[in-house]
Amino acid sequence: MTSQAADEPETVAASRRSKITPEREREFFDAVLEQIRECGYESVTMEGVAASTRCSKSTLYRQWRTKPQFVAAALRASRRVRFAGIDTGSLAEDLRQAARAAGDWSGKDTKLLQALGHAWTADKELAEALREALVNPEIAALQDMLARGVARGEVRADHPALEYIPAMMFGVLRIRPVLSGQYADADYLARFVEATVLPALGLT
Amino acid sequence: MTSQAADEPETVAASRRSKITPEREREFFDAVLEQIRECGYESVTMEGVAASTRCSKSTLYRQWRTKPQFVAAALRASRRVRFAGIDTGSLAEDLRQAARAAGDWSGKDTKLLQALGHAWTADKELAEALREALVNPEIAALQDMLARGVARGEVRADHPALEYIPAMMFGVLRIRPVLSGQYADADYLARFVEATVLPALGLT
DNA sequence: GCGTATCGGTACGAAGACGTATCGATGAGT
DNA sequence: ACTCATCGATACGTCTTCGTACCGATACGC
Repeated sequence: MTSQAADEPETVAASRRSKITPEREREFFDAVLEQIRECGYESVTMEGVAASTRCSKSTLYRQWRTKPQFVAAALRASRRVRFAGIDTGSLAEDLRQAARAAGDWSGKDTKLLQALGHAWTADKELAEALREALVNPEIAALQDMLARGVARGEVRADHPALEYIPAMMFGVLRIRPVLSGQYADADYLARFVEATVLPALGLT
Repeated sequence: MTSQAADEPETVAASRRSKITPEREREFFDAVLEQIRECGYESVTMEGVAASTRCSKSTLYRQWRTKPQFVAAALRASRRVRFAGIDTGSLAEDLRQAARAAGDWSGKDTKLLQALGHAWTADKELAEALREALVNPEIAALQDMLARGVARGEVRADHPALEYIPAMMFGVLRIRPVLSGQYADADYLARFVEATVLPALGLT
């Protein structure tokens, strides 16, 4: 989405004339994100990533200049939209399915966001990568979901709760480990949607 | 709580025969918490705290053995209950006031929680101190507030939304910076309560 | 097939932080 | 008034990490 080599035939996400295949690159990215989840951003070392992927530190530094740039690249590459494809024709049912979908990956993403800790507030590139990869796509998908409900007349367009639904959904994901020491699973999120989100929207 | 000199007359929170007054101790604690908020837990150094408080590194290490223990002590000492004292006789009004109260300190506490990042999930003592200082008291006060509302008959005791109110309130505090890049202020929280919390509780 | 650039491995330098030790000065308790 | 523990300052050792440099080997492009 950011920069595209217009006339390269195959996937060139990596760099210029690198021998690193996209699969290999994904190994690097998966490794660093996993180590961030386990040890926190600050404690992750390039040596550690190199060791766990059996590559050389030189290779990592050749491809990505610094650790923040490397992590930002890994974040961007991990972009996926979990809420995509949910469209049952009913807003309430969409939200229920979204809750279940979110519950399935909440552990990994919440842990990642938590483990990035202070780093993403200090490093502009990390912050941008984070929003681009984990935040904006989900928000957009969720808002599409809500917009469809509005279009179908299930909720009035000026319903005051509409703008807070993303904050409710993602907020509870993020706060659950703090409050009760465990990640929000699909069941918890489903009950949460049933007990608060739907009533707030007047969907009973 | 851990070890107590049973027959010391005055405030002995610090240690045995230290020359550090409680006011001086609070300077240390304020300094380290502020540096955590600004730089993140990992980047805070004992040297930095010593320099900013014009004390010696030796003093810090004499009083608190290690950096995690020092930070945990600072967290515990910062324990305050912001929701205490809110009791208007109406649950809806209590929640509105709680929202405004929370908005006033949300920046500092949210930043602190964010800046502690992965550390508090890794260090059991930090986690305990954090819950003891910032989480449990607020949760308890909020639940008291809800319990009073139930006792007054404003909400049924088995209302399904009841158990999620703390998660809603604190979740939105914690997620706002991620979603929109700014901390939740009093106005935002007030609108949030009006638009989602009260309707979810059936308080219109 | 050949040249060349990248790969993996490792050694290296610089920087910073933790935690300890030493040392003179100062202030509290008797 | 005296003693002595603690204070502030600073130097030190150790460890870790970032990021670079070098080195032979290997695999891709022509």
